[in-house]
Amino acid sequence: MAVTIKQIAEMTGVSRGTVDRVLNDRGNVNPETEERIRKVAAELGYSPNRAGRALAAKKKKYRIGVVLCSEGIEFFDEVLHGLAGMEKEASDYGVSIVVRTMRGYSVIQQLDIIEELSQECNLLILNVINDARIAAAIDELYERGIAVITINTDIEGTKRLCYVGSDYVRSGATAAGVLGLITGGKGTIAIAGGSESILGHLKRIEGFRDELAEHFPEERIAELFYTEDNDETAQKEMDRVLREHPEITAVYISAAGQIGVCKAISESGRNDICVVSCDRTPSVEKLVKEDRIRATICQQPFTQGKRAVELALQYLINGIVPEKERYIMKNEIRIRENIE
Amino acid sequence: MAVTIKQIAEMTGVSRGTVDRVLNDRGNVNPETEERIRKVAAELGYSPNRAGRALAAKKKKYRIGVVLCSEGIEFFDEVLHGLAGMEKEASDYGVSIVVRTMRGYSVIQQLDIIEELSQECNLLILNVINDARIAAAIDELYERGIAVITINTDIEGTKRLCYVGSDYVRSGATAAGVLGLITGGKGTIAIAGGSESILGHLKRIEGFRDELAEHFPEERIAELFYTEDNDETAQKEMDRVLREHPEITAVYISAAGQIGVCKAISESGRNDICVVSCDRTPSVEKLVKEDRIRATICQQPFTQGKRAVELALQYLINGIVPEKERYIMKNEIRIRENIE
DNA sequence: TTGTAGGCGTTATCAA
DNA sequence: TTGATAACGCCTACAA
Repeated sequence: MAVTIKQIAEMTGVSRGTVDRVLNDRGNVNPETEERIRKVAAELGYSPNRAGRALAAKKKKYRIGVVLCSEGIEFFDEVLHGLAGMEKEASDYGVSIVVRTMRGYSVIQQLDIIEELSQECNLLILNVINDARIAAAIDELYERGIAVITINTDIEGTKRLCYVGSDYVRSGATAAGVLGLITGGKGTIAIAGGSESILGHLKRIEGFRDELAEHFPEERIAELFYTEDNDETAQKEMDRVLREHPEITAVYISAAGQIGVCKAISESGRNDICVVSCDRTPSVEKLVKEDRIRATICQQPFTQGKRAVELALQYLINGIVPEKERYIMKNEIRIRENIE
Repeated sequence: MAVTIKQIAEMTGVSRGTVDRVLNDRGNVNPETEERIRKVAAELGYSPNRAGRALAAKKKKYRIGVVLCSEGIEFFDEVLHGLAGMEKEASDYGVSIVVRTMRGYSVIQQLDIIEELSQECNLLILNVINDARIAAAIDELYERGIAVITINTDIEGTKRLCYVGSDYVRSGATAAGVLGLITGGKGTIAIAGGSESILGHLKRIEGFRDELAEHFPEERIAELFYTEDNDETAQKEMDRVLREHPEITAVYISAAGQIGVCKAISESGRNDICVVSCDRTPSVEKLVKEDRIRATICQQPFTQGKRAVELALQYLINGIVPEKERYIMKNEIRIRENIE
């Protein structure tokens, strides 16, 4: 049976209040008493009971604000489910969650939303746009005592509590590994990137290239084009590339536009082309089941949402700063047989 | 802000005790009062506060017993970590966990341990041996009011609360999918099974065969042999098979014995052979990094341990019977790039 | 510097 | 059939 503050108080002959002051560094305790209490607590391996803390914390009424650049992007549905699934638990702790979504990547708009939410929130979970102004905003929030957790995208070097999301370089490397295995190390590849202005997309491509260079030297990248995360552009570009490079045997889609790419490939009749993509949206799942995408590399979107809130609650309720600076998701490989 | 029993009591003009009696079906309440309370609770969307429950539950002192056939099997280390990680949370709920491990699959021994633990436990988490006597024991525990959750292995048709573990058929199918992709649908395969007497091993092979038959008709299975989960046998048998079937291009290892199989392959100089295995132990991780195993199919052992305890706590503390009868883990595909 | 007391939400016990 | 009350472990305001 775990030790409680009450027990420690009895054993050291002081009141619960004094033990609380020592264990939570609230000061105003006689050094000798303090030492005695610390010793006993350490010996008995005291660790606060979460339920008790949760209950006591309810009086505080904290609020978490979430900002996602998610509108029109299927991928984020799972992140939102992860967040929603934590709402009951948060509410049990007296913490409410408010989610604000935006479409596209307007820095000005994101700054506005952040400013607005910061008025009523104690902690923000931000799907940040990679821009110096946003970085500055994070540091300013820190000064104002509002903690920030970045989710899905990160800006390193800021005073955020931590980052929860994918390691994009590793995602690209995993895609390279899968593609290398399927093509037997000898393929001619087209890369369908997302947008040149999105850091994660670039990192995936970097990871993909480096892994190929290191482990599959005979793979050749014939072309890199951008889908702008949209299926029409994807289809048009893929069509062009297939014409200009009939020697292509594989395609790596490192962002959205999967449907467009696959359509162009079917229409060209090149069903032997090996396609590897990212993420698992309902449409990608369909393409995998139809064998038009051989494998897709996922980044646990549900867990991203869930974990971010868990860390936020720990911080708000128990004052526990996250152990790690980066909480990195698994890169899950899904093929027809395990996509469910 | 979520509604509490206290608020409902005030609104309906009764005491908290009465509301509690209604909401938890304890009887002894005037039908009219009951209806009024139920109506208000439903309207306000009452849902009990977990922290409050946890605290109140502490007086009960429940105990969970765990039995694992894990000795000498590296795979279970992760399951044990998953269990251990829940100990603090369980203790916060006043629940203690006692783990008993055994070596091998003696039904008699397992029955003894079950009997012993059942004296002091309210719920058992069992890594069951597939035997009618064990099935009978589960049903008997049910009669005695001791709930059972099966973990990693299951006996269907018994009165267990639920099963937490892998879908072995699906695991085999996923291995077939990976192997089919790597060998381009044309390979000559040897299957290194574990033991003929372990149901999961047989199911993996069944899933593997069926998936090959359905999606990779040109793959051929040249031989099936058993490693008895031990590396010497594995090496000797693999060596024999390589001699008798020089045409082999791929091996599926569906249980333990990975080191033995890989050693035989290296010594034969056949480094072109594509090996796919199951699970990720430190030794398998090493083999994957050395490119001697191309891919390995994992079953979230850590999560198995964790989830089983979570479900047990829900049942003991909140009386919540698991929603599903089977909690099936993901079949994770790990290759050099994402094995970590 | 220290102790006391009340409350967070739920449950259990005892009294009415 | 009901209500009052005391726990569970923690935190905090206030009193000493």
